[in-house]
Amino acid sequence: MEMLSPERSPRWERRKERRPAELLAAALDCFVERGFAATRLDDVAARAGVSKGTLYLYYAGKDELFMAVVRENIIPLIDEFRREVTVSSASSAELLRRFLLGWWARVGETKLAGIAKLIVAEAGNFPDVARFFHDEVTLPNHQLLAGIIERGMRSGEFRAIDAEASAQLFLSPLVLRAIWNHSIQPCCADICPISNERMLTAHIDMVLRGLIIQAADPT
Amino acid sequence: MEMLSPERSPRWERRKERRPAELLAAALDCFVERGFAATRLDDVAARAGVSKGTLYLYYAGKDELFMAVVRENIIPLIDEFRREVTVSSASSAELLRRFLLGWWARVGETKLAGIAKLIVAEAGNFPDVARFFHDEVTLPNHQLLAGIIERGMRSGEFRAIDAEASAQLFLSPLVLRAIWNHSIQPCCADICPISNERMLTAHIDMVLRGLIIQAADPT
Amino acid sequence: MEMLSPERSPRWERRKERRPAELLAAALDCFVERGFAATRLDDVAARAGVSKGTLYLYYAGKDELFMAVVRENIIPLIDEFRREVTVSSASSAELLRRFLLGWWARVGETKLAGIAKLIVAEAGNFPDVARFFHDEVTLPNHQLLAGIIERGMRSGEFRAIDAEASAQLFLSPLVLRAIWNHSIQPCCADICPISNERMLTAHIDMVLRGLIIQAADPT
Amino acid sequence: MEMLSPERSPRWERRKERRPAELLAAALDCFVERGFAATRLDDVAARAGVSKGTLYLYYAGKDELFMAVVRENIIPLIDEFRREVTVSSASSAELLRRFLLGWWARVGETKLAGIAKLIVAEAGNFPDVARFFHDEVTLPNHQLLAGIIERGMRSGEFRAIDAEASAQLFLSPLVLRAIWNHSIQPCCADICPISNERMLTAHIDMVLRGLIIQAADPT
DNA sequence: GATGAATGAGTCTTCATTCAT
DNA sequence: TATGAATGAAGACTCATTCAT
Repeated sequence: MEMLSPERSPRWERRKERRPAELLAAALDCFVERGFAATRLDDVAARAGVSKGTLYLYYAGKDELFMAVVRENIIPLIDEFRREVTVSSASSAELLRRFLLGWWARVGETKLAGIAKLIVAEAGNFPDVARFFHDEVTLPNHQLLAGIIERGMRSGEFRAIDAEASAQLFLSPLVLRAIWNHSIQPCCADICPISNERMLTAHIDMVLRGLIIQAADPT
Repeated sequence: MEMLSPERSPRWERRKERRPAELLAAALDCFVERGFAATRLDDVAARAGVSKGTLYLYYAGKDELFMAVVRENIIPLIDEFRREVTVSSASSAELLRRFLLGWWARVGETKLAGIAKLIVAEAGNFPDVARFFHDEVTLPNHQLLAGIIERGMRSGEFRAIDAEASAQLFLSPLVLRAIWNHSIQPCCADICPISNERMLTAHIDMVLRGLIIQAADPT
Repeated sequence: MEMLSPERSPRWERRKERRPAELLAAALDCFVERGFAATRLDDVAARAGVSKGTLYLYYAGKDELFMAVVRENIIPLIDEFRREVTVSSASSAELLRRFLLGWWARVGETKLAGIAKLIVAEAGNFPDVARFFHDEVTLPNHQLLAGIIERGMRSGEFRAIDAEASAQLFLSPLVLRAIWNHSIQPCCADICPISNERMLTAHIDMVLRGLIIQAADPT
Repeated sequence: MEMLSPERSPRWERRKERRPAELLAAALDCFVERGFAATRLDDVAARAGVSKGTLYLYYAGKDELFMAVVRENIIPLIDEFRREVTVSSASSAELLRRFLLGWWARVGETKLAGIAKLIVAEAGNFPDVARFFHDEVTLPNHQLLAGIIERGMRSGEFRAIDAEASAQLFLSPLVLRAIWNHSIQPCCADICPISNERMLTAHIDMVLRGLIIQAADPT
C-alpha cells in the first residue's frame, strides 16, 4: 500500500472543519450505548480517531459535549417540525398514515432514535436537557398529530375522540420501538421479533380502524 | 451489658432481616434516578440509613447490587405471570380491558415501572440483565396478551388481526408512559400533561373500538 | 525487625485525630519549597505518609488545603499578637530589643517564616489570602512596634522620627532574612553567610544607636 | 503583493529583532504575577501578541524561557555593578545615600524588582538560577555597599561596625519593599501604606544617624 | 454485625510541546 | 517565519472496595 509512497503518512491531520461533526457522532454512539456517566472521553476520542486532548479543543468538557450532542441533533428536527405545516387536500386518514410513516422514517429509523433513548435515560441527571427536549420536540410533535386528528373529526371523517390523548397514544408504539431498538433489541438480536414494518403496518391498520367512521365494515 | 437480655437484641435481629429490602429499595431509587454509573454507593447507603461498609455485608459489590435490585423486583412479577392462567368466562374484550388495567395497576403505577426504565437505560452495560428481562418479563407478558387476542378472534368477538404484533402495540402506550413517568415527567411537573387515567381510558376505548366486530356503530 | 512480632503490621492505621495536623505540616513544607502550583498532592500525601485519597477526606481540594495551611498556622500568631499588650516598666529601648528578638524567636526562626515566604510567592494567585495576611498579621505587627517607638518618643528616650515608617524599617531585615532562609539560603548552604545571630545583633545595635538620645557618644 | 518592495518586508524584519525582548517582557510579567508553574505559555504568547508556537522559535521550552528572563534582565545589572567603581571624593555618607537611592531607582522601582520576587519564589524549583542570582547579584551588591561602609570607617566618618552585616541590613528594607510591591501590595491597593519615598527618607535618615560620628547632636 | 477511615485504580482535565499547514 | 491544531504525559479528583476498630 505505502510502498510507492515516498512521503510517510503524517502523524495527524488538520481537520478543523470536520472534527465537530465527527466528535459528535462518536459521542452520540457512546452515550446511547453506555449512558453519560459510563462513557469515557477516551472512548469517544478513540472512536472519532483523535486523541483525548483534541476533544477539549472543541468542547469544554463532558457536560458540554453531551449538551452539544443533544442540541446539534435535535435542532434540525425542530426546524423540520416548524416547516411541516400540513396543508394538504389528502384525507385525514391519509395524513395520519403519512405522519406516522414519516415520523418513523425521519426519526424512528435514524440516529435520532438514539437521542430519544439517551434523553429518557439521562433525564434525571440533565433535567434541563430533558425539559428542552420535551418542550421543543415532544410537545410540538404531539400538537402536530393532534391537529391532524382534529381535522379529521371536524370533517366528519373520524369519530369523536380525545384528540390530545390520542396523539400520544398513536405515537407511543413508534417511540417505544425506537427506544427499544437502541437498548434491549441489540441484546436479543437472535430472537427475531416482529419487524419494524410489521409493527408499523399493524399499528396504522389498528389506528385507522378505530378512528374512521364507516357505513359498513365488510372485513 | 447484654446479660439480662434473654433474646439477644431483638431489635438488631429484626433490623438484620429487613436490611436487604431496605437496601434494595434505596438502590432502586438511586439507579432509576441517576443510572447505574452515576449512582454512588454512598448515596444508596445514606438513603437506606446505613454506612457504606454495611452494604458490602449484604451485597458483594455494585454490580451484584444492581443484579439483585432487578432480580428481586422482577421475580414476583414473573411468578404472577405464571399464575395468571386466564381461564374465565368473561368476554375477550373484558379480559383485554382487565389485562391492561391490571398491568397498569400492578406494574405501571408501581416501582416496577422504574425497573423498566432502568433496564432500558442500562441494557448496553448489562446485556445479561436486559436479556433476562426480555425473556422472563417482556415475552411472557406479550404472550399472555396475544393469547387473549387470539381467544377473541377464535370466538368471533374480535376481527382478524396480527395478534403477536398487536400485543406489543396494545402495551406500548402503557410501557412508554411508565418509563416516561420515571424520566422526563419529573422534569416537566408543572406542565400537567394528560393524566394516566385519561390516557388509559382513551387507549382502551381505542383498542376495543378497533378490535370488536359490531353490527352497527351508533356512536 | 519484624521477626519476633507474631502479628503483621496493618496496612494502615486509623488516625482521625492526628491526620489534619500531619497533612498540614506536610503541605506547608511542600508549598514553601515548591510553590502552590508545582506541589503535587501525591507528594503531600506521601510526605504525610498517607495515600492521595486520604487527603480528600480532610480537605476538599488543593485550594482548600492551601487556605487551611495558611489559616491554621496564622491564627495562633494572631491570637498571640492580641494578647501581647506590652505593659511593662522596662525602658523603650529594652522593649524594642525584646520585640525584635521575640519576633525572631517566635516567627523568624519557626515554620511561620515559611508561611511568609509562601504568601509573598503566591499573593498573585491567592489575593484573598494575601489580604488576610496583611490585615491580620502585618498591620497589627507594625502597629505593635510603632506603639513601642511612640512610647519611647513620648518619654524622651528616643528622638523624634517617623514611627510608622520606622516600624516597617526595623522589621524589614528580620522579615527578609526569614523569607531568604526559605528560598535562596538553601541553595547557597556552602557559602556560610552572616549568621542569623550576627545579623540580629548588628541590627539591634544599629537601630538603638540611631534612636536613642544620648548626652555623649563615647564609642 | 511584495513585488515592489526592494527590501523584503522590513516590518517583518524589525519585528523579528524585537520579538525576543517582547517575549521576555511578557514572560517576566506572567512569571512574577503567577509564578513559574502557574504561568501558561498560552498567556505569555497572548500577552506578547504572538501565537504559542512562535515562542518555540525563540526559546526551546518553558525552562529555557524562564532562564532567559532571569539572565537577560540580570546581566545588564551585573555589568553596571562592575562599572560602578566608586571612586569619588564625596563623603562616605553621601556615597551611602547615593547608593541606596541609586539602588532604588535602578532596581527597586524597575521591573528588576519583579525578578527579585520571582527568584525568591522559585528558588526551590530553580536552585541554579537562585545560586546564580546570589553569586552574581546579591553578593557583589553587598560587597559594593560594604566597601562604602568600610571606607567611611577608615576615614573616621563612620563609627566601627560590622560592615558585612550592615551592608545586608541597609539594603533589606529596600529589597523587601521591592518584593512586596510585586506581591502583596497589589492586593491591598486601597490601604495606601507608607509611600516608597517616605520609606526611603526615613531609612537613610536612620542609617546615617546610626553611623556617623558627630560631635554633638543638635536634633 | 456495623462503621467509616483508608486506599488506589480510574477519569476528567490541563498544558507543554510538536508539527502539518 | 508564523500559526494553531493535535498530541500525550501529568496531575487533580472521585469512588468502589477493603479493613482496622
